[in-house]
Amino acid sequence: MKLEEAQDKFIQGWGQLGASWGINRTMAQIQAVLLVSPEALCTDDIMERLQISRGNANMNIRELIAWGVVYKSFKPGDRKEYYYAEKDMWDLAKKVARERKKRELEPLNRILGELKTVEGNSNEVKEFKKVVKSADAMAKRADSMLELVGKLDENIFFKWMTKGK
Amino acid sequence: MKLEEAQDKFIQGWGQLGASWGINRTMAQIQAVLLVSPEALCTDDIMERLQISRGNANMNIRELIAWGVVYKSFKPGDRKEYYYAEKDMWDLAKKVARERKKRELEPLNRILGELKTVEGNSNEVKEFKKVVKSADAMAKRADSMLELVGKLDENIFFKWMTKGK
DNA sequence: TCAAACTTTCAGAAATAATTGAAAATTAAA
DNA sequence: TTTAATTTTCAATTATTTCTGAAAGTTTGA
Repeated sequence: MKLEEAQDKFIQGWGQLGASWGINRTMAQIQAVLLVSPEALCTDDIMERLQISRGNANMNIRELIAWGVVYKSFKPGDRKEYYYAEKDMWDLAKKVARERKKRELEPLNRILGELKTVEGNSNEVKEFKKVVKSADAMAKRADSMLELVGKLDENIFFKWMTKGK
Repeated sequence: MKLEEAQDKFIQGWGQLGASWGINRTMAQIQAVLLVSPEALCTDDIMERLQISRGNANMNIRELIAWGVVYKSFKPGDRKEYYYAEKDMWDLAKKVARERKKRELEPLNRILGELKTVEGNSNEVKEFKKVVKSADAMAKRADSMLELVGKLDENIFFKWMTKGK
């Protein structure tokens, strides 16, 4: 397989994965372009490669920077900003885990906390409390799991995961 | 807080969580309705509660059944189908993990496998191979992690997760 | 201070995804 | 059978998300 073709497949596949996990497809594709590029790229390079507009490119690059998975760099004597991707995939996983925890799990935890104050004693109320309680337990568990991903050393985690039968 | 209000908040929050993880919001809301209901509900109950059409209700109920998180039941002397949710949250997590692994991680793994055959020896090719390799390692790691979630006992997993500092 | 180079913003357009509702298909009781 | 109850399908519509492009904003060097 030719490099260009392989890169395109990687960019498509990565975009698809992002999309099915609730991340803007273009955002994931920009990240993929930066991942496969040995040098930092400027906005025009990315626009060219993915055939997207300046506005679109700019917004998604900002978002990637906000997630902490893409960085800016500058070239001497050049006013343009250049961008490069975090290529350590473990670091990537940690950052995504942290971000999603903050954006999605924490809001749910807050809501579930409030719901414990529901009044009454009927069968439905009991059932409801039970569900809230176990959803709460599950959310907290997922939370600590993501927390752990962010703290553990890659190798320890990997060993633990693969030892299981 | 009144039961009805609390249920609504739960349904909204659960729908929101689903949406941000790439699951149809209505699908997640239907599951939430079934989670908080002590009895199995029919399509009309769900349509009524969420104010949605029959077609929409039907499609999303099918999808929930396909995910293995909602079941059918029948009442004697009644031709309607009734539906109830898997309420064991740990079981839920396992099923979601299994399903997403199958639907999203496996396709990526297949693509990454193909990409190893890329030809050439340039700097770009080397860089590309490196990225593919580490993406592949990451995907396989995520894969075994989801695999483990499906196999481990809830308590062991929980203990392990919470002991880490 | 000016102006060129570059980045950001955002209203409207385009693309994508979800939803409706009515017709077709299925099921089972009479 | 027939027919009434129920489920399923899907073309058309509606809602949501993403993208564009041009204008406004910012930065930097002369």
